[in-house]
Amino acid sequence: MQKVEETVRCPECGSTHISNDYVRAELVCESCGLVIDDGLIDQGPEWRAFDKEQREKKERTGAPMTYTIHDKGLSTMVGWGNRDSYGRSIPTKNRAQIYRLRKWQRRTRISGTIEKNLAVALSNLNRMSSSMGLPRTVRETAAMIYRKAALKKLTRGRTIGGTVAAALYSACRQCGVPRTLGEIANVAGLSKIEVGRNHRSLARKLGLRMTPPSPREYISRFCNKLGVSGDVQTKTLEILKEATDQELTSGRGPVGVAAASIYIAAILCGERRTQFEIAEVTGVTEVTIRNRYKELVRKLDIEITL
DNA sequence: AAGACGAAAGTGGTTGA
DNA sequence: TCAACAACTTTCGTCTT
Repeated sequence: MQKVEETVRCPECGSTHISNDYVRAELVCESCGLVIDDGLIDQGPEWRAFDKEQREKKERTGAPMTYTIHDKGLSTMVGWGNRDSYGRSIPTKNRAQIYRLRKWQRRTRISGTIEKNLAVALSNLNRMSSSMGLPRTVRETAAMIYRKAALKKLTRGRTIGGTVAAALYSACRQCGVPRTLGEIANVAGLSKIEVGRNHRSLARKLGLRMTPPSPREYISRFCNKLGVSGDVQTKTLEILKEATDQELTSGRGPVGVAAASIYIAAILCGERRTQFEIAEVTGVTEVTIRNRYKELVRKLDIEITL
């Protein structure tokens, strides 16, 4: 977390104490807890230069290398006009040479099945992640995972979309901004089960280290979607802390626990949401919310009046 | 009438013999 | 490899506010 420019004001309380959580792609007001911009797109690398010398140093790095273009954005393009870089037309005797260059470019740039596969996959990945407003770090991670999978030929016999979805799901978790299977499935046009299957097999074959996501990581996003105040968010985290301490969360689906905690916190703060509303946002059923929240209320001795 | 409740049956995944 | 098992979902009838 770091402070951003003083010009940003919370639309809710007018406070200028805004923190920018780059990792979760959210702007958070420290006074009232309002999440200002859930879909914040990444700020890119920190490339500000403070004097001429630094600028020269940094500019020499050229365009950023990225994993989200199938050739990592490093290839040189041979232009199509019959002009050189100064705008002069190229003499006829050199045209043949230029033509040969282009031909080889066509042949080498997208060559082999892996490259073709990657090209499709990465455009897919970009589409999905931008429609979910995911920060660049996540995209890059996902692209890297997919690249590894493709190199190990793990994409054979699977649909590209499925593997991309799995890579994206894994990347979100690795970057500490977990999305639910349902959310990924939604943008990928697949079922939760398919995404889950693909992800498991990918994780196993690539040996990805996966720690189960903590319910905490979902809270700010869900609260934001539900339009509840920062108080609720704070309260939810308290409940979660208690619950974790008493081992009420292990073996339970983290999303369900998160959902139930929010349900309780919202009631305690007088900002009641129905089980249905929470179920919609979190993607678990009302029944699960009920089971979890009954459990929490009982074990944590919380008084609830509906 | 909306929301909460809980029983019952079904799903896909994990575990351990 | 298979059966038992836990967590979660779906469905649906009932109770509460």
